[in-house]
Amino acid sequence: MGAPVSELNPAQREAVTTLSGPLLVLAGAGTGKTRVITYRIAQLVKHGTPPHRILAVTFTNKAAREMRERALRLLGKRPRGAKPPEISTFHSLCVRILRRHAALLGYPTEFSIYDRGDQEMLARLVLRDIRVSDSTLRPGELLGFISTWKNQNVSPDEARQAAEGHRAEVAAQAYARYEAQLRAGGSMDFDDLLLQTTRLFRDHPEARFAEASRFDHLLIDEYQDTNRLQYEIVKALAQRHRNLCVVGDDDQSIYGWRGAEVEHILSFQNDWPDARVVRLEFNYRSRAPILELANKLILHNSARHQKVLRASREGGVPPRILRMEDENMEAEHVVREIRQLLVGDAERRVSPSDIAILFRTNEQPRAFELELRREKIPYVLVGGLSFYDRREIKDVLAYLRVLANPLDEVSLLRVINTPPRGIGPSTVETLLEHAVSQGRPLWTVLPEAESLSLSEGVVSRIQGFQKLLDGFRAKLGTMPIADLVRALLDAIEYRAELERVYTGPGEAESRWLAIEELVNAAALYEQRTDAPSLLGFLEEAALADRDDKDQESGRERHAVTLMTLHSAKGLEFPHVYMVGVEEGILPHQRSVLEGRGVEEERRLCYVGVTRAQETLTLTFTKARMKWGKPRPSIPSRFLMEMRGETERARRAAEAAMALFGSGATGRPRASSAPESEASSGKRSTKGSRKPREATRKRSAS
DNA sequence: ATCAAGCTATTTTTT
DNA sequence: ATAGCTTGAT
Repeated sequence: MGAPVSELNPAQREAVTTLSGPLLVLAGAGTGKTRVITYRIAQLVKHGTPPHRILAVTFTNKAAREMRERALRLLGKRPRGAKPPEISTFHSLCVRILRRHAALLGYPTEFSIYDRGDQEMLARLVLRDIRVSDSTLRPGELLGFISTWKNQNVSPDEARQAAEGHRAEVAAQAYARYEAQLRAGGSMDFDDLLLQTTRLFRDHPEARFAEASRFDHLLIDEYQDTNRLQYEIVKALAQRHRNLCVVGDDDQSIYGWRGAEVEHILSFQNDWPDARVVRLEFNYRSRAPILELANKLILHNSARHQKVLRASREGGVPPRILRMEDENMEAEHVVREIRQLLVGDAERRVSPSDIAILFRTNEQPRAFELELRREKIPYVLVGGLSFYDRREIKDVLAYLRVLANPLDEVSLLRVINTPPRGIGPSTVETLLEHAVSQGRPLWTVLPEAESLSLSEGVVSRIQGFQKLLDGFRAKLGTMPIADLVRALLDAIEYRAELERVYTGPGEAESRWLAIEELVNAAALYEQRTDAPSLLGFLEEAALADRDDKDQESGRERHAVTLMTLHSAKGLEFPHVYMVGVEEGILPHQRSVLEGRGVEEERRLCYVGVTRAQETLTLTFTKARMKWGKPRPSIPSRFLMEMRGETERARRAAEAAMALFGSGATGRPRASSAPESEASSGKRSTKGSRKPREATRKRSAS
């Protein structure tokens, strides 16, 4: 056992052997960050820290999994019964903390976790309740407001007071109801997991103490992406022992829109004045010419820790920048090149898994998927519709969640008439009204259906539904989850329902297969978990990575990877294609219009470039379809910045402003006037606007 | 209750 | 271009 520290370079060694006190590791891209963390864990153990007293926190499950594997490999066999180091994401860490102290916060221990889809459903419900039309505030936008508020620890009341403008006011009002609903349903959304943890720590020192006492060492990966709540949690947990090691790269902070604040890593030394700072600047990943590009690019950002990545791998070919006619040609060309790489000559043959296509928005991969399929090249699209997003899976999970937590109203509403059992929308409406007027959860008013003016048949169906759930709830814990799910599916005749609804060839079959996969997942979960519970399984399902399933089935191993720049963080590939490097896409139009978003976009570009080990190809098009119409595109300013053409970069930015700034700003809300004339005609804004203003004035006076 | 046709708004990134 | 939703007909 033990980590061969001699394999490390001096900076890495310092980071690994500074075992106590606060430590900031500024780890540039490809400098062996994961290695440092895992070696450090091994080193701590070697010097007597019991593994289970070490907590390492990552941002994704994937990172956690990888780190766990690597750490365990380094640690070697551990004595029977000894617990491994705890390596988990912020979110699952918080779930565990909250389950232990839920009562203190007034939540049931079995609180449900709402994922993005559930949140959206709840948002829709709430907006309907306060009778706001979708056009004022769409569910997604409301969730944006709410998430921001939660991340700032702003209560609905405070939000309402601070709200400026109609939309914000409506959002604040909706926020209050959203919170009330969540709370009444004994449920938390993703933000709550963090928020409630900070509240717990703030209001219940004994709980904070208990949690902080579980560990003697705390390591945080990707520290540049911590938001305010995560930051609070880290502080609370590290306060006692002060053995806090944070690792990150301010140049790779790309989650500002989600509340991440680079300031945390930039000002780490203010919080921990005695912190040691170690810089890792030796890049082991990319060939020199690739790194050169990356360095040149990131120099254009202002607020950052000064550092320059130095290549340890000389040689290699300079990255290429290719111009394509349109997005179809772009896809065609890239895929053709990939084909060549795959065929290659015997000794330099490339495996599909060595290749990645990276893009900014989720709409971009379409053309590439088409082309890859045509060429019969295996690929995985990371982050697309996840297994757990599938309708049939959500249905089943909703049933399970209602079983675990009858208060979970979103899930209850989802299953109450799924499959159709004659409890239609109007019935549900009546029930809901009754529940709301009584101020009680929907589930508890079901037995009173009789007292409402509902037909006899409806009442008995409601009772039947309730009995069904009660029956299964009684069975909880008495049989394996997998069996329970099977029995439940039988009871509701779900397979027949699938066959009724999905008539396409093989569609019902494939959906049923997905369900079987879920049952398998349940069985698997029970096998590998010490004390399996329905809650635990649901938790996994809610927090699971989107690509978990691919990983497990090994589909990923021999496939080209397609993913967004965001999900590429932390990964590396011998051959990288970054596509659609254009104004409006890579500095995304929206972040440009918002003004201060460009630096983050640049970091995003930087992340993409630094994924590449051997070759990097950047592409842009001359024109691209938008809203069904072709639109000329402007090559991204980042391309010019990378080549040192600062002046041309500035001109590209200006051209982009001219193109997007005027066209896309105002949203024609109440314009009932025929849009076609104004937009399809020439640009003479004055000409077309004047008459309209004139009419308006006339009608006003 | 169900389905087709037609209308609409949508284009950032996700634990 | 297209998904998702409302509308109107069975």
